[in-house]
Amino acid sequence: MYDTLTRQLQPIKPRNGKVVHIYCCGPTVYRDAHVGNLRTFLLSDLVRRALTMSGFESLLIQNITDVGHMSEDFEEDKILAQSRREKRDPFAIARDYEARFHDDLALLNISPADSYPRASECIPMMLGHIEKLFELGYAYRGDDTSVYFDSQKFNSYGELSGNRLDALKPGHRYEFTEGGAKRFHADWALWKAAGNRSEMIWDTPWGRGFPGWHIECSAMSLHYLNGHVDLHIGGIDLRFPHHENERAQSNPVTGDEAVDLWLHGEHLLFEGRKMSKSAGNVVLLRDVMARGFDPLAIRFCFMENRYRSQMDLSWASIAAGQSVIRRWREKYQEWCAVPQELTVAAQSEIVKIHGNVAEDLDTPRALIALREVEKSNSLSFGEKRAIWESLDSLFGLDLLKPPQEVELPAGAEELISARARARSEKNFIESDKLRDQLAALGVQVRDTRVVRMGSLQLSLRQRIGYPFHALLQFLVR
RNA sequence: GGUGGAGUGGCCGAGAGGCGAGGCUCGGGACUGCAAAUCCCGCUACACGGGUUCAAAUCCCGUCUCCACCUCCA
Repeated sequence: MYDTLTRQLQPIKPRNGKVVHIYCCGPTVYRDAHVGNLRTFLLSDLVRRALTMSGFESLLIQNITDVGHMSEDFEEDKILAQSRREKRDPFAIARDYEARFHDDLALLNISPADSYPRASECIPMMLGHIEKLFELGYAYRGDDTSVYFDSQKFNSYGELSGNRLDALKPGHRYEFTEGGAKRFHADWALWKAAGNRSEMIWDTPWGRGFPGWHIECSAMSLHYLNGHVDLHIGGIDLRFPHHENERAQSNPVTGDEAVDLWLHGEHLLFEGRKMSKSAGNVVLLRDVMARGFDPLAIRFCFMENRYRSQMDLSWASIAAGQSVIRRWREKYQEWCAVPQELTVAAQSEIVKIHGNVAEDLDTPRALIALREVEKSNSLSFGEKRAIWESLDSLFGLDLLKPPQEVELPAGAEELISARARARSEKNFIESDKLRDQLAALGVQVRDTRVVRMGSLQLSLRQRIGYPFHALLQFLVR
């Protein structure tokens, strides 16, 4: 995978034992995740599936930020601000959005992390981490009794993001809220004094307060992953300042590079602009579903683009993705008429696609290969079936899913048989009328019998070697 | 202003010196009473201006445009 720190491809490997330790920055649960956020969470899922494919075990920790993430004005915690807007308890809000976050992940077939520690429940380990930074001389108390990180003390500050400490200009927003409390403008708060804040605050040796945004990831990643992170995942916008600061906080404590490989997912644009509240183009997964799309159409769209390219999503591209996965599912059902055949040719396709995925998660190329399998004239149905079955868990697109069985609305059954009767009597005026009535009930009728023959005849010519019962089964379909 | 990335047909997108990916849409055809679906065929593109080369979407120089990051962000 492409490592942000060394700016080149690096192998993923477990440092201790055989389990790859992964940390992925999770959501701040003050609002619904939009599909852009979900793109990053999909990245960690794809990495895990690729690791499983390659025979590795992995342990994934993803934090839930329910405290300490300051909002735009740097005056109020994001959760508390939302709590004020919704006039509800801040933790109740956090729990609600957290549950909705999990719902969204499930809809996208993003397999759950092994653990989702909440920042608010990890305060002691953050305090312990800050304590160590004090002992090592990286932390100091400001005039406002907050605790700050001494950025100049950390020699390689800026290596991850490409910023240089002396080039970072004092930010006016920081100056606004933190006055002269910090020794240096690039320093940041590890622990913030409560001030006049009365909710979501904790008692500490340095007084009552709440954690800075970055400390949770340092403390929680090292705690839950036993002191070392093999792979750290997050959105590209977290590269600076969040991950730069996290690295500065973590490395002194571990006495080493705390993270072996920094993986960043690029941003999602929607119809040409970065998805954001201010651009007014925020799309939630439920918006996609409200338009009748399978949520996995989004997963498909994401996989059609390399994770480290900006990608532009649009309703048209979601529709295109949807029609491809629908066709693939239908094709698979056809291929299932014959037994699967894991031949040498099929295996070499599978190996090729594994290779695409293992090479810096080249899912676009892997999907191209899947299309080639679909269209191939040299692969048999049984081989295609074997390939689909072997790769389904790698892609997570539910390609083996049969068309949904749904209850027909009341009266539909009668209309369908009446229509069949009318058609057999060549009373097409009547049969079309009945079709319209069915359409009004939401039932779409397709007359498929003759249609299948066209492609079937072609397939039979190719499949002449199959046992007779398999052919018969296919004809019956 | 600084840094990074990108401009490919109606749309989305791969390719990174030499046989014009693929998908979606659209058009034509086969099939069908019709429709839908499916299958077949078609739509010949690489921002602009120079240059290098036998050969450039691909390399070089310049220009334009867009996007992102530069202390809210996935």
